[in-house]
Amino acid sequence: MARNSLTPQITENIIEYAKANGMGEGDRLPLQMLADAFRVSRAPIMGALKNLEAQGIVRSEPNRGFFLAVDAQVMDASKPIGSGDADGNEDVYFRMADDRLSGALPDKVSENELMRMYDLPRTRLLKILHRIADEGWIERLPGNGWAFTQALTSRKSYEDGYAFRAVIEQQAMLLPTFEPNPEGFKRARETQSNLRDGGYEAWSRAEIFKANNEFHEMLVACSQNEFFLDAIRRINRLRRLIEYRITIDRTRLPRQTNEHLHILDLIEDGRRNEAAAFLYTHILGAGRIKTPQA
Amino acid sequence: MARNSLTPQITENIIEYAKANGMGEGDRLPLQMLADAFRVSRAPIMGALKNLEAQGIVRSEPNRGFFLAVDAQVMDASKPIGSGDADGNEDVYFRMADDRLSGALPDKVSENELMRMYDLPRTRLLKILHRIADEGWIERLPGNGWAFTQALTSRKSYEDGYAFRAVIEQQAMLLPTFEPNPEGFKRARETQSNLRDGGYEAWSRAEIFKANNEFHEMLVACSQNEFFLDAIRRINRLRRLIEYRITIDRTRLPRQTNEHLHILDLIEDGRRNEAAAFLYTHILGAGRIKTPQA
DNA sequence: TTCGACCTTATATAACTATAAAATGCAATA
DNA sequence: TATTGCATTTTATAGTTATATAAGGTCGAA
Repeated sequence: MARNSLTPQITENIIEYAKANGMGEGDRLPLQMLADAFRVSRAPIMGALKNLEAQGIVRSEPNRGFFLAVDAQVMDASKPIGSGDADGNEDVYFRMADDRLSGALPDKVSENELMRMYDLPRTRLLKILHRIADEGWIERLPGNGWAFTQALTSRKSYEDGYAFRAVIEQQAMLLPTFEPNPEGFKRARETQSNLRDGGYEAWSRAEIFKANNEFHEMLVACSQNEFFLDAIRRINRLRRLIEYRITIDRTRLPRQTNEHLHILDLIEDGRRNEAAAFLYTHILGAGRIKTPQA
Repeated sequence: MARNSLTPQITENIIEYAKANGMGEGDRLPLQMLADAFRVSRAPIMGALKNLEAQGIVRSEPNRGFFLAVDAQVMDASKPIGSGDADGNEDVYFRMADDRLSGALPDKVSENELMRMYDLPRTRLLKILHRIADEGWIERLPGNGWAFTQALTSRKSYEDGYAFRAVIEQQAMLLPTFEPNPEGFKRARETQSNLRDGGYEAWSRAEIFKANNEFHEMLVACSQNEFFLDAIRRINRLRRLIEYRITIDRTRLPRQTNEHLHILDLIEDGRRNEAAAFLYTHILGAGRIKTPQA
């Protein structure tokens, strides 16, 4: 009857925050600071900290506040209790994507049909549908019902998407406002190196995909232009759904990783034009070889 | 308690449809054909036709259906009865945009505050907020409330937007899938010529803006790539809000119109590269000279 | 002076309902 | 045989409410 609590998400966020800032045992965790960082009030922070205290990750002193009970690095990376799904809708969302890609969902559906199919109350269903509409693979019909677009299922959309990405990323790099971000570059180098040194087999498909996306979004972010970044984020959200279903070709990863590192090298050498051109063919190359279903 | 009827919109659509297809007095208007064209069932079509019959635009014969009672060209272009606003929310949406741009709305607001301010039930407000969020100038905060972004109000966003448009449109034209659409070109030529021959003073700001947007979207549509077109549509929706507030400089229109026609000429001469380069500077030029508030 | 503890107020959500409107099957007609 | 006209079924919306949760002020401890 009431909304989903923020507490579980905040709990995770605090752990992330502590890690990202390299905090150690005994470091202080002021409520207001965390509240500002996550753009919420002190109330949900309080709840999360009490949670963490119960897990032994944090300890509190009366009237003095909360302190880390362990070094941030030590903390369990695997998500705590009921998490990974701030919303509770993520699984249905993925099921719908799967059903759509496998052809189980017709081009046109009514809300009530979907409610029955996925056993959801209307409110939740609508939330998901709006998200999907925002991603562009479904649209509201003028009267009743929703129609799936071809964005996910057609070969042409897939190729158009790569053409779009190639252009956006290349051009973002050529913008006069482009400014390499040393911190971002450093982290990207680390990730790509880790991937090269053993990650190929060990990492999960999702992890590899995520690393790849973060690399490209980091590059575009350097353009300092929100519109370019937004466009890339948008298309990457779509890509995720499709690429998950493609058997990953791990033999291509070494080359991809080397190309990523090469791009960073070129930029740091001040050879931006070369980097942009290389990035362009890098993306188109990735799109040309993989083969999506249907 | 029930939804807004489709009938008014369909009524307009039928008029548009008849005009666009050059229909004349006595031409038949089959229900199913119109229903398919507008992606609705026959029910709202029926309602709309009865409406038009009452207005004398259409006549019916029992068991035979509906026929145009006048030539399509003759029909009144000014919107009929209660129209122009399919949703009923358009005016509030614009009021919010104005209030935001004029600084009357703070960076952070709660839904309840907005409900009181604009005297709306929650459902309607949410619809508008989601639309705005989709356009990117507001975002949901994790706890309560919504935060406006800088997308509308900052000078930098404005310039970034022009840079983005220039890149997207230029590159769309250079895509291998780009294929001029003769019909679209013809209509664009007509509109631009009309604008040149007297439209400068006569047309309303909204009409001029619309003609301009349609020109650019038509060009990008020729790329046959949904992602490019989508990106342009997205940013144009935003642009509309800002440019409406800028006093239009009508002395610049002749040059703009000539440049538009010049672009069409270049493409039809097969000089696509030149056209793309020219388009690029055309857009950046437009962005550089106008001065938004704030 | 900073920050947590406590407390009150404000907020948004999820489920429910009544009802207008859209969808659609089918018989009648041209 | 296609298309309307009508009747029936299905659908989505605007509004309402109860309730968990977030927001944020004040006071006192450190």
